[in-house]
Amino acid sequence: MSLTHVPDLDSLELLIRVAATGSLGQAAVEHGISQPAVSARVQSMERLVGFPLVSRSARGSTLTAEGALLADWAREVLHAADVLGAGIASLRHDRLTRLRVAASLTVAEYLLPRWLVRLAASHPDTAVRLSAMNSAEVAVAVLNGDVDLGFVEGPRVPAGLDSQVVGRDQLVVVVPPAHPWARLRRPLDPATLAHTRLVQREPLSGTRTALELALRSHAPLAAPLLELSSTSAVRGAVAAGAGPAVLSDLAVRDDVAAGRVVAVPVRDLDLSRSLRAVWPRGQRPTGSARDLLTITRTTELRGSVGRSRAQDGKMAP
Amino acid sequence: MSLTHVPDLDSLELLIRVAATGSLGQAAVEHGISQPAVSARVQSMERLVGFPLVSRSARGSTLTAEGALLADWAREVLHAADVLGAGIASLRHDRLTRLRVAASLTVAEYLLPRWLVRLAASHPDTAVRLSAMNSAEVAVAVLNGDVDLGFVEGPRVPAGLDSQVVGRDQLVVVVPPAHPWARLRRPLDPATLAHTRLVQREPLSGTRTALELALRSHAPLAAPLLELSSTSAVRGAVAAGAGPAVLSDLAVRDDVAAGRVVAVPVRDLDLSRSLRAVWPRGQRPTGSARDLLTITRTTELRGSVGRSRAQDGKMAP
DNA sequence: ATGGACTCATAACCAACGCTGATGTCGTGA
DNA sequence: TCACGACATCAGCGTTGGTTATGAGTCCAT
Repeated sequence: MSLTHVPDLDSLELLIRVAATGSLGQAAVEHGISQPAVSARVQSMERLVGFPLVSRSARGSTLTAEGALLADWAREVLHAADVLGAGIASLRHDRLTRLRVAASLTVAEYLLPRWLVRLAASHPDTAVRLSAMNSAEVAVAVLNGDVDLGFVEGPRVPAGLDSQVVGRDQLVVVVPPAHPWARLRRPLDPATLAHTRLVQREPLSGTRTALELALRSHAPLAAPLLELSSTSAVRGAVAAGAGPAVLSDLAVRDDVAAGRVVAVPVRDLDLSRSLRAVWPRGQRPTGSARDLLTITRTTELRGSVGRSRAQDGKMAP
Repeated sequence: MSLTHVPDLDSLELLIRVAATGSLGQAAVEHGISQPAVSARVQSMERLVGFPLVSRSARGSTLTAEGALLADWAREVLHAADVLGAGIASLRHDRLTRLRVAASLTVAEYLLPRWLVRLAASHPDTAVRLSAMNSAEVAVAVLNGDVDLGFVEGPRVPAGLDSQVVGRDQLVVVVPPAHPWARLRRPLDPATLAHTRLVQREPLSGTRTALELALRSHAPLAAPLLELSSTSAVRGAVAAGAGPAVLSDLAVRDDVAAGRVVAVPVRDLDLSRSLRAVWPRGQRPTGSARDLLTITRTTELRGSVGRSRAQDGKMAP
């Protein structure tokens, strides 16, 4: 493979323009540069390939026999380059209009929908593909480039990612209206909570691990009363009187308001979690990912909103 | 067609090397540049196309999905560029080993043969194609690019050409040994020559026009005694006793030495002509044309040797 | 845990290239 | 013979892409 002695794409195109117009000056105009620039470029091409390409005269310029031959080969190169250019344009377009998002369950279920509605309103031709998965899987998907933007919950930002806090979630203890805790006059004791059998999600769910983390000083926790595979199932079980559960505030807000379940305050226990948008370290979101990020910032949030290091550092706004 | 957003050939090759080696640093070594240069080039490509191409990690770099796609298209472009490169190399090779020469008859007959022998000795694989034609035709052939080097005779350099004097020819008056002029005690008078019927070449031959130019103050010249189509025919006619002729010194030197004809001095008449190698203005001969030119300089010449403006100016030696 | 080896990114500097705008040279055609 | 058109040259300048030196983060082995 010897790419030495091969002029660059721009010069090849220029040569073909010279062939087509029969004039260096004309070619210069079409190419948007000055006539001396074309003259110099053609000369440097001739120096590069080692033989004259253009036959100049006072009445214009024509390609030499060798120049014409070279131009034929150059047309092939430029054609391939056009295909490449079209491919690049298409990828860029995709990136602008197609948005792949991975989100942890809580975010996917309770926050993303309204953001996506706003995104659809402001950017109607954006095609969104949303995948719900747990936070660790989200991090992997983002790092792999499988998605353009991820949303995770939890106190820590997964390694290799930059992030921005887009909300704060509060775990709340909910009980059936008939449950004794529904009538407590003082906040619940954390130890009591730890030693009570609860309706739970599966072991590795974000909600459950967050609870276990918050109660780690009271370990071991009581075994689950029930173990269900979705948040709604847990909500339903509590409402049906199965027993207490710890769920995201976002998930039970409606149930609490409707009186189907009762929220029980707990003292001395931080059950809040950051919800973060994440993207590969150093690669600021662009296109519709950026649009979505903007929407998460401008949508009214419950709880405090902070900014991660990625936003505090030297990166441009 | 939009070549904007299309990286240059060198960068495309670099990207493919990154894909192959899985490391920016490795690719840098293969490419013969430094690692930071690769890092910067990849970044600028990403800025150009508008999306990330390479996924960097502490354990190396791999192409993103988009990068891999782009690399596939790039391979097509580079393949076409390789074809182009091979074509250029082939044309350059031709130019180095194939030498097309056009020469005026005098040069072709009396000087070029020994130069070509020397050229063949020093560059055995050079294929020479020699065309004999008159000086005006030589100039056209050189300007058209039909030949790599031309040789003309006459006092003036044809327009649009650079030249170098490679010899000097002297026209001499020759007569049969039995002719009265063979025994003159004083140089011949130009007027006498002008008014004597001579054995001549055809009207537009270089030798005849040179003679007519030199004798223009004595016009009109006497009509030809005989009009023959080749120098050798004229030589033969003179030797056979037909009458006087004016021929190139180079052509009759052997005949004079052998006593077949007698050279007659002429007073007050400059019958010398420059013999010049010519090439398109500004395009110094390269390859075997250059080799031949060198040989014409280093071969012992009869008469004085000068250099034209092309050699006196700022052009490199 | 700690140091070394490896990755890539950044900084500071420098040379070369390519463009511009003005001017020069040459051939052509009225 | 003159004026126009096409190309070449020149000087100046900004951008680009290169270099070396250095920093920061990750992985691995001791």
